[in-house]
Amino acid sequence: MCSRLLQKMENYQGDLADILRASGGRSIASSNISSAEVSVSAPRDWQFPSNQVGIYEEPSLDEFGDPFTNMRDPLLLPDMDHMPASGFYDASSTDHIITLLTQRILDDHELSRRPPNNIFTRMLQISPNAKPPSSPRESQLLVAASPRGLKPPTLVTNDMINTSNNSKVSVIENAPVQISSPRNTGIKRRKSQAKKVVCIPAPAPANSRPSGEIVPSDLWAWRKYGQKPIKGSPYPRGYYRCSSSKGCSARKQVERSRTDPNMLVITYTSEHNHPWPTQRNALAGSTRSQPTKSGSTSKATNSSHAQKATNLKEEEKPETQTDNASSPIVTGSSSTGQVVKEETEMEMEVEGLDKKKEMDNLDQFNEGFPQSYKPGLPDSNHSEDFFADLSELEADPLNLLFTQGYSGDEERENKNLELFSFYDWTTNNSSMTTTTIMTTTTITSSLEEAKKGS
DNA sequence: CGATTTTGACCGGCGC
DNA sequence: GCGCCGGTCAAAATCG
Repeated sequence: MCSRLLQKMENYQGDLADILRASGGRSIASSNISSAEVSVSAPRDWQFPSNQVGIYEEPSLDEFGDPFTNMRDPLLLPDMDHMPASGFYDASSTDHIITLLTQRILDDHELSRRPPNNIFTRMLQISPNAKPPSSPRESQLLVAASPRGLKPPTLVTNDMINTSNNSKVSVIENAPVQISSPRNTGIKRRKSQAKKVVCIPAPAPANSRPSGEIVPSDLWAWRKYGQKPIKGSPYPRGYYRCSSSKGCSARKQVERSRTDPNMLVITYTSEHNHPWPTQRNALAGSTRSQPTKSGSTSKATNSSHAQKATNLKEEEKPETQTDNASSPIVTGSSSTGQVVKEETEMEMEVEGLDKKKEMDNLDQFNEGFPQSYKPGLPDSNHSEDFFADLSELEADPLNLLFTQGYSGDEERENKNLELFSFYDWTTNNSSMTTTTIMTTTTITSSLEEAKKGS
């Protein structure tokens, strides 16, 4: 698997090198936008969706075939030209992401005037198959640039989650996973296991409850089962498990970066043992509206945004109710009911896939993302729905997104967020190409490092 | 009623 | 061996 990836990336390296040469030092030289500026230009409450999403997938020793490959992620869409631009993308396949990203980079470079078509241009897959760095130097993997400008590469160290001070730097940590197991299983905790660390810009903590996070949707249905204060961090860590399937052992942890509250660090462990949920499944038991338990913890600190403050409760259950509602794909469809049906049909498709078929699809996917390949959730119809939804949203003044004038309606708010994402993505298009190139630099370097080590 | 979140307790890994 | 720390459990509360 590793060699396969490396070989794959090797094929790209020549082109990437050309790209890098072509871009010259411009990327770095033009990095005059600070994260503070970015913050100002974006809605205070919502700097997400991110322009950079860093993903680090720590290989497990024995299963590196990519433990997440088995379950194709709903957000891992081959139909990149129709990918919604908001939200968080849980890469389910290392190869997929690398391939997608690389291909995308190449495409964007060639068609530099063409807007990047999806969030993948902002998503980073960090040295997925590289062995864990044996030194801090080796662990300097990831670079992400400011969305509205380009920053010089920022080195990411092992402790980057805690030390990152650049709000627009995706943070990757290569630390042993502490995977917990039910007490009666006898399985050792903290055993090293495949994980993914995803870093995304997070809502400004000033307006967020310290105990929770607004986490972008990844389409999986998550149920929070714990929250712990983490030593050395002012922010607690939330523990979520997949609620789509009872036997699913997939878990994730959500916490803010200690030094950069604008960054959310999401760590995925274990893997889903089921197809990703359809909206219906994902919403099962999640009909509870956004928490209005304002009495307990959520306080409407801003009277003019009382509802918003109430919705801050969402931060505490980011991946369940909120998730699916905030998912660009699902949300865009949720109002129609028509798409729910489509998703159900697709669920059947996905469930019908056996392993072999999935692998075939994987290969097919890596070959060039044929339109016919619809990994379960969103197909072109969904994409149309998404854009149709955007059209719908056009009725909403754009400036709504850049003020704090969220409507009290949750769905509306989510749509606004999506639209913001779309807008953000669009307006930052020009810099994104370079950004991705910079990102690729790092990836390439990382792969070289990996090759040396292997 | 069934699903979620909350939160203190419990447990085990790990460092000293 | 001990204590710290992180991850999970599970009862209670909450919600639609």
